[in-house]
Amino acid sequence: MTAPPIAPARLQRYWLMKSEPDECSIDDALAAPHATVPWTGVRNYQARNFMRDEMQVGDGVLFYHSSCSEPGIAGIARIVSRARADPTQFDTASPYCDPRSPSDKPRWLLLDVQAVRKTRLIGLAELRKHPELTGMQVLQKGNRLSITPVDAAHWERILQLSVD
DNA sequence: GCCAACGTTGGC
DNA sequence: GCCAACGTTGGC
Repeated sequence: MTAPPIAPARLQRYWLMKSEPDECSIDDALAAPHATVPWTGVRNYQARNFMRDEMQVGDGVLFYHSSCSEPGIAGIARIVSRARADPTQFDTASPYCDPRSPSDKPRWLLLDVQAVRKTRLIGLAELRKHPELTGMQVLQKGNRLSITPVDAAHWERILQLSVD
């Protein structure tokens, strides 16, 4: 008797997500209920499409601090929900309000991100010192995307670096 | 605060 | 669809 076919599990994927620590640092995320924060404020279609089409519960996240004195990877997190409408797009008091987003067809999405642990700060200069990481999107010139896919090899290497 | 790089907008 | 103007990002 052969075992019934089992749908192959989707490969876990990995992402780098930028957050301004003034708005939500890794410490803020760890201090939130269930260490989970709704990833509000993404207003770029490519990043939105990653959330909508590619990111799944269980995916790994490099929590990156941007636009701050020490930009770099600050923690590890995971995706804990599918994408849904970002309510801040309809909040006229929010800096993320988008009056052109139709309420019956929300333009902007978010998903929930659960902080797993803080790491030592792995800064940009350090990341660039490792030739095996030079392909990372966050290290490319002119990179601005707030969510970028991360290769499994890069993920593993950064986990190693984080405990050095 | 500077400025390079990039995304978006909107006239044509 | 082109592309100039403008706004934003984000490291430095």
